[in-house]
Amino acid sequence: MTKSESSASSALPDADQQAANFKRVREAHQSEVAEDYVELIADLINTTGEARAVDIARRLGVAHATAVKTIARLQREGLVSSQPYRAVFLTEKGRELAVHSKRRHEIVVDFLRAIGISEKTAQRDAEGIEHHVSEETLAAFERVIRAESLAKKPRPTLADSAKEK
Amino acid sequence: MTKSESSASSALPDADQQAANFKRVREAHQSEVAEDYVELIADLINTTGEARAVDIARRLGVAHATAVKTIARLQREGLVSSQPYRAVFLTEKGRELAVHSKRRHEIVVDFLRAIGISEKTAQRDAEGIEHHVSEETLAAFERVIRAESLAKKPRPTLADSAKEK
DNA sequence: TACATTTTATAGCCCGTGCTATATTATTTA
DNA sequence: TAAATAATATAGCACGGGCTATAAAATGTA
Repeated sequence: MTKSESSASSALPDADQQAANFKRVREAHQSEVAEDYVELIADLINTTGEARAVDIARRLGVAHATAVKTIARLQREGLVSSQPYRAVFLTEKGRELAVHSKRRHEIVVDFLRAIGISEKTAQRDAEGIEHHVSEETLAAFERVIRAESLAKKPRPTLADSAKEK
Repeated sequence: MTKSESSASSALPDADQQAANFKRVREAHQSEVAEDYVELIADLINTTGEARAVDIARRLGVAHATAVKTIARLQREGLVSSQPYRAVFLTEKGRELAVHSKRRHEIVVDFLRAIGISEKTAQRDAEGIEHHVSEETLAAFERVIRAESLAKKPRPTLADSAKEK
């Protein structure tokens, strides 16, 4: 153990542990953009038939050039395939990531709704939260969703006490 | 309404709304680093008496140079004050941000514990989640925490059904 | 006091993600 | 088919936040 550890009187968690947590978040952020893109691309393909750069840019709220550049990176990483002046497609890898991302997203939204969050806020917060939920927490979210939907009629429970502001 | 909107058969949310949500997350990320720093700096000052660049770097898991550079930015933004070769201090603004960040962090951790997440995972996930919870969601989290702590002895409820895997 | 060690700072690099402005290619329409 | 419009690509710039390597100051110790 180094000196920086021995000093803390209390409160502070283990330094290596803490560093690892911060690192995890930083790395997660790396894949956030990728997840947002493939999820959106999948949605666009499903609803409109194809994912064009313009629409991607519009829905992400960035300039075309930015979207195009990022799409190029995603292609480098094997998540997406696209030819010049044509729409964007997902590779098998990209499709898998999209499915997982979408699942997470929906669980988080459902969960937030279940604890009484308004639709709008649920959508907003989920967008940021979804990338940082572990499988363990995701499973807990699902249990809460189940428990709330079961308890809906029978008798007042957590969701209700949460709803009454 | 533009053409990109008229086509969607269903599923896709309003484009502007979605763009706004993504933008919010991107901007949030801007302040994440700042929040992490001031929160950590406050903790270091409280427990060890001062916040030195080395310790900040160690606990964040980054190189010294990176920490120093970021500290310089925080100083530019008026969150921190530091003189060459001396420890780092929080400005009033920085202290406020630290307090708020710490509060959020703790609510998130308590909340995750309340729904049955292990200590380790609670710490991990909170680190990523805390920056993305709105006041509305934070309030709901607090209600859940309260509800769970009250229901602890009386009779089995959500927390228990969540714990039994 | 002088030397060694620690801490801090700086320089220079890379990458990712923004942006605007300017081609270039497709597509639509006259 | 030719011209106008829309979509895409590319170039060039900025910034944040990583990194390593190197220099300078502060601190501890022989």
